[in-house]
Amino acid sequence: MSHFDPALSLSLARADCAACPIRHRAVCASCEGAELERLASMKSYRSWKAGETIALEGDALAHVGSVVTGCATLTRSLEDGRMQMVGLLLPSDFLGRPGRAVTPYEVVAATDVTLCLFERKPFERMLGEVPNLSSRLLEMSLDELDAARDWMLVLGRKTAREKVASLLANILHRAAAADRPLWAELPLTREAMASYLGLTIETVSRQITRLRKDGTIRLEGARVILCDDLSALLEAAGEDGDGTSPG
Amino acid sequence: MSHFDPALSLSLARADCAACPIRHRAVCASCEGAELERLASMKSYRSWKAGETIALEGDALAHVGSVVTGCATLTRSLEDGRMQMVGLLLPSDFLGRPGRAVTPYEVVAATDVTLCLFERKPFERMLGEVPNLSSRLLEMSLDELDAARDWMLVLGRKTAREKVASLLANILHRAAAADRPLWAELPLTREAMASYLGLTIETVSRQITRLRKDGTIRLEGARVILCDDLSALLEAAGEDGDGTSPG
DNA sequence: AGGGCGGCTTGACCTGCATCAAGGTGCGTC
DNA sequence: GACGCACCTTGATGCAGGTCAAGCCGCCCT
Repeated sequence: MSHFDPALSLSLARADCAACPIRHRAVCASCEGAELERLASMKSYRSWKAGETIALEGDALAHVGSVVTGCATLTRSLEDGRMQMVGLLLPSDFLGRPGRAVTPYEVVAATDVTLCLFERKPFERMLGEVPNLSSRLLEMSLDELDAARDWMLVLGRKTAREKVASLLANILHRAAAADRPLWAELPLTREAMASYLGLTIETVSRQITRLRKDGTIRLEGARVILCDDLSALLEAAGEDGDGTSPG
Repeated sequence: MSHFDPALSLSLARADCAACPIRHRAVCASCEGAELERLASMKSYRSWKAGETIALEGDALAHVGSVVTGCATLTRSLEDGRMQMVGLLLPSDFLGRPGRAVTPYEVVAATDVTLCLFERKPFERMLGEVPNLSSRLLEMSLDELDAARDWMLVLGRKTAREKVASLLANILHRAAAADRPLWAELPLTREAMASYLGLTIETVSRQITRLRKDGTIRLEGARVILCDDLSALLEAAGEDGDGTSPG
């Protein structure tokens, strides 16, 4: 499993920000002392209920920030209403675009969600003054870019079964850490999963049923999944489940 | 057409680097005087023939740089051989990952290609010393991220016809600037197009034929496309071709 | 308890694209 | 000129996943 990397679009949650109570990586990890305090004094928190829209495509963006609790989604859409989720934000993921005035995605709270926000303008000013901050954000952006490109492989080349298995494996990977058996409460509705996977809700439902009947996963209600054998799930996802990386 | 943005993965070619003979945006636009000279002294050039591999997935990366002439592709693949192109590099696009030791993609020359390269280590050192440089790279990474996410919408939700039309529109957009009628020589084989679009080579061929029979595009040989009516092509691509953006 | 509703599942059918197969075109080479 | 080869096109067929439709489950509300 060495080269299996969570492909969710914003899988930035590394455990390298222990000092910060809100795990605000972008900020915490790059500042010290007075700078950290100055940034901390700029923070504010805001919450949304599940289903609420945080920003529409094209909205002006006055803030940047990161997810403290909950789950939010980034979605792009075509004129005729077809939608594609392009990012999934989990706690510690960064949201916003230093240097950009508008968001090109719709941002929606998938569950109840709390964000830690900074006003964009002063944050951008700090970007120029604190060298570590922008290189930190650069690193995060490269992570996001890798994840987005991994997801392009999923969208372009995997079957419905593999897509669903990939998503479930990712969610388990991020949510479950080291529990045996692995389990997670799905933060997404079937509709949101379909939107992420480039499928329809019916196909997602059928593939989950099939994985359950196969014994690859178990369900408790519709929103809790358990997995006794991650390598079987990874194999269903089209990854090698055994830890060997071919050349 | 106001919100139609080229969705090719690395569409960073803005005309804001006029001063630099090689249009090396990431560097030119962020440095002045002595710094520019210092960076310039680190440059080297290297060329590859069409079809040659520039780097394999997992290769160590000793350089970063950008495309001077030609066209290169970034590809990810599954164990069973399925491949997905995740980025297309055209002149002025940046290649490489400051702070990263390996490339997660296979990089291949689609046409003969010349890169302008910097050794990664000294480049990274400069990143810390020249504040504008990392914020510049951050901006470029955010552009790439937007483009990758736009492409996720194409991969996940568009039909084969729309995918092909989207790709052709993008290539015309980048190659043709203001010519009427728009025309471009395709830098990609049908196979590479299929790889980018998540389709098979046969489907790409059929859809190009169909667009030609429709009168949406014209061909000269297999590799030169002409388009008299861009809005018709955009409509075939599932974009609105008339310049109005619905709320 | 009953009704309404959002979210999920299942079934029947259809279609768009993949697959398999054959043949065409242009170009370099002997 | 004709052979070989890479690239492209076209046709026939099959199937994965989309579409349409019906119904179930859990939950809130009164």
